[in-house]
Amino acid sequence: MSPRTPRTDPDRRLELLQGTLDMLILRTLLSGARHGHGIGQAIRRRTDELLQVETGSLYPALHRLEKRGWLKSTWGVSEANQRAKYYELTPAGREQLVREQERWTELVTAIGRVMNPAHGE
Amino acid sequence: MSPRTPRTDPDRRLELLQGTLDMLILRTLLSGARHGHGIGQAIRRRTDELLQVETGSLYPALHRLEKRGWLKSTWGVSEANQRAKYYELTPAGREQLVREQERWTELVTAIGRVMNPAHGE
DNA sequence: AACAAGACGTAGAGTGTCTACGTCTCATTC
DNA sequence: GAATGAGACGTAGACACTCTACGTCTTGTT
Repeated sequence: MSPRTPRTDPDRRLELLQGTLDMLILRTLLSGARHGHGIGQAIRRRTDELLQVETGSLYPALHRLEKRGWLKSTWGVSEANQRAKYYELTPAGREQLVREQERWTELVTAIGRVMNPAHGE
Repeated sequence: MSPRTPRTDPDRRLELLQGTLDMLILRTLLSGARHGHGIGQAIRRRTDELLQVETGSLYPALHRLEKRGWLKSTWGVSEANQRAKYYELTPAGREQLVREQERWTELVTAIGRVMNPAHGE
């Protein structure tokens, strides 16, 4: 019975909010092309393991983003000498990233107004 | 043909992120009991119409929260002299609100780290 | 030869929000 | 006193996204 892979602090994990994954992926690719596995690792590392992108979310998201024209992919070889599909932002993808960032900021601000009503209420 | 109710700036509206509505409702009830319609209005007003809670989201959410024991309801009469179901937080609901606020803060922070990597990357 | 890890992927369940209906009641207005 | 609008409740079904749980293949290590 192989022990279920422990994945660091199982309790601290946060589920992603629906709709944020696309933005995170686009942002991660802003610094250059990466393959799917690498994108997941980058997100996990930058958040100290708090955000874990499961493959069942990641790959469908990448396909979806590519189909919409925000990403384009090319097959290559990874650092570990494995076949890997590298994704990079298209110009439209950069625009989309800006839109999603704006939306995210607005949303966080709006929710903040409900959660911490400065005055009124 | 009655014109579809315009609802102020149709384009500026933001869809809620899945999972945030419960928190918004709990927070809104922190200042006292309110009926469903009133909760929706309060959220809309505090966000300058940016967040609109549709009835098809609101009522199921209220039922869900009540079933989980975060809220309890009593029938009453509204300011407009209408029959209305008033919801208020239970003690468990207050605890839940705290948990959701913590989760929200963590999540926003984690996403912030991906979006604006201070150093590293 | 066996196994772990790197890398890709899909199927299906679960969840939550939205749109689109629908009902009833009170207050207003003609 | 009939019609209308707004206040208030609610449900059904579509849709989208994430997760869990599988599954495959390849490379490197022991």
